[in-house]
Amino acid sequence: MHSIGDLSRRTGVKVPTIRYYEQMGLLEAPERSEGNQRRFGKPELERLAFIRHARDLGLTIDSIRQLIDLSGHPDRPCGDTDRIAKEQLGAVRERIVRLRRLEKELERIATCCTGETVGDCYVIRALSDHALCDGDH
Amino acid sequence: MHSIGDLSRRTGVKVPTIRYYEQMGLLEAPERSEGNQRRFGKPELERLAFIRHARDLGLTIDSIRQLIDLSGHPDRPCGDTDRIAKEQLGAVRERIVRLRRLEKELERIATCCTGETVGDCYVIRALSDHALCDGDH
DNA sequence: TCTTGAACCTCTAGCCACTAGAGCAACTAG
DNA sequence: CTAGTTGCTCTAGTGGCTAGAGGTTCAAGA
Repeated sequence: MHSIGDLSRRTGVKVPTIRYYEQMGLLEAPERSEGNQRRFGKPELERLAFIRHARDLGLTIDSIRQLIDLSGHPDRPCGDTDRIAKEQLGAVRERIVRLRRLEKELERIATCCTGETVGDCYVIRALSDHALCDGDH
Repeated sequence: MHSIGDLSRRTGVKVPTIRYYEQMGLLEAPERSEGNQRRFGKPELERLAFIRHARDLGLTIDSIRQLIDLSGHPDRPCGDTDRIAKEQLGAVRERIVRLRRLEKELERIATCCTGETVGDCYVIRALSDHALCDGDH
């Protein structure tokens, strides 16, 4: 049996965040000690690790809730889990594409500043005048 | 003189967002019509385009406020604007690196699912068991 | 000139995924 | 037994908007 702090240390999830996940229905309400403190077993530890991992991968609370629901029905076809993972992959790829465009833009802006004072600073000019941009964003 | 809706159409910034920027001090309180409606001139239009552009590049409201303050003092050295742009570039690059790791991870998870049912679904297993991951994240 | 409907106003509350803090109770090491 | 850490609940704040209520003003057509 782990206290909430123990669970926090083992999973790297902060204590208030664990309580938040419980509130959001990702973790079931755990047993309590006589003094009303949460006591977690191994299944809760594993589920929290699952949640942590999924959050690190960028899944929303809602997606995670869906996955948890699905994992409670091991006999169902797993097309839905696949779909959730693929959607997430698509979203991540799109974010990468957009960030790479930003990177190029910022590179140009940040390295081309040869002015001495704000008055002739390329950063300010580039931000003011979209026409100085290469790509579209 | 532009109405707020006009400004919105010209810059692609939504009407409530323009009011929000005013509230946040990025836009100065504009003139008003007799009936208390906002009336913007060309300088406001340009500043809003500046803000829009900077937001698109991922700068925070706070960074933008700093840049606006700086642009009001054209005689100062522009090291600060440079620093803000470079910091932003660094942040973007870091996000890209992290997202690429996620992409690889999700690729593996989403494409390796050969199971038929949730019970033997790789997605669920991979999320449960961090040890199945290649990299560290 | 009048009317109608779109656009505007302010104000408050909600979104996501936490995070911080107040004020109090329970546990644990010495 | 006591001191200090950890736990509890509850409320409110974060960033960058977005939505809605309830009311006012503007502009185009009749």
